[in-house]
Amino acid sequence: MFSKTTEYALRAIIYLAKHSDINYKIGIATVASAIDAPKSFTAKILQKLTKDNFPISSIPGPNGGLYMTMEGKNTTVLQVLELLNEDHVINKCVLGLQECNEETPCPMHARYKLIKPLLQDMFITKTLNDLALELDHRIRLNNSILPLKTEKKRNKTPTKPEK
Amino acid sequence: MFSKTTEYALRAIIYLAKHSDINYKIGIATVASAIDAPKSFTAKILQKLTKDNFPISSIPGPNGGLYMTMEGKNTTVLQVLELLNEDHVINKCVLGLQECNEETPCPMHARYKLIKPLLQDMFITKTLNDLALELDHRIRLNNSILPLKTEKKRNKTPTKPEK
DNA sequence: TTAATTAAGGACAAATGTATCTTCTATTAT
DNA sequence: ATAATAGAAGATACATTTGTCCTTAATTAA
Repeated sequence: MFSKTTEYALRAIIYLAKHSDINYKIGIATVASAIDAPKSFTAKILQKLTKDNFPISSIPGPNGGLYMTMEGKNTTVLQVLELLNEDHVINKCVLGLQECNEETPCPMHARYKLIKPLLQDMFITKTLNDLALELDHRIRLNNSILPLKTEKKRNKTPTKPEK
Repeated sequence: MFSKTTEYALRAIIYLAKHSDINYKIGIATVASAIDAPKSFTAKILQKLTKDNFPISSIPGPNGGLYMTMEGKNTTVLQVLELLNEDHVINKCVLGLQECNEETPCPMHARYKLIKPLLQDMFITKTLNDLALELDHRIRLNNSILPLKTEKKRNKTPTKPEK
């Protein structure tokens, strides 16, 4: 349904929503490994999501890494798709017509118009945080047999040392 | 949702289901123009769909062209997607995980499993002929402002001259 | 200030997808 | 048979996607 880029982005972003916050940053290597994606490619994709008011922030240097603020966690999946320019997947006409509407529909229009709202809803109604909260030991973000690894002890910011 | 290849293929195939039969063959140039697609690319795509027991047949030479038998018209859209290796779009996990099921679902699984059957149904329940029959003057397969052009007077086989 | 660490960014490469063009071959009208 | 027509097939070119690598910049710890 989505491109590799988008798949990796969604997995990474859900992982970060679950495992990071302003006080718990995670390195790209850790994220890439956790979601079963190429490290450098993951880095490149996540770069795009740290621009402007994008859902991810990052800090370089020792104990730096990627993290998601509570504000970022309130982003919907659809907003992420829009940032990646992949929202056309759920907005476009099935047959690729630019002018496909009630007046001049394509042959699939009548059926798809019943499903499209459901598809869109799936990406609109829940925030990244909602998805993160649902993650438990059964839910996975990678293809390994092992359950989703819990966060490693690393990158804790010194401003709030709690261990 | 689908690649250009698949979009063009679906449009072309629906056009042929509507406008062609064993006694009324249509040239690639006509098909490509009718569905608003590049001629040569359309030719290449349709080539793939004339192999084996694929839904389209073709006859070269004068008065030749592409056509769809009644058998071909009974093909479902899903079957066409399978022939084009694009059925993964409606079968795959949203996040691209190979192992995404009830036991070890991805975070989107619970929601998508309600929608996926609807999406699949959309492509399974109707044959190309069903779609063709629904085509009327309002329904379009191209992006032009003009209504879908009716078939041109050409390529009529001499075995059954009815005009 | 220096060294270590980490992300950012650019250059590049491979794979795939998209598109065009030319030549070849099959069929049919004459 | 021959010429004309039209699709088949392959070569080629271009674009996008996917992926890697290396340098640069930023930050922190010492």
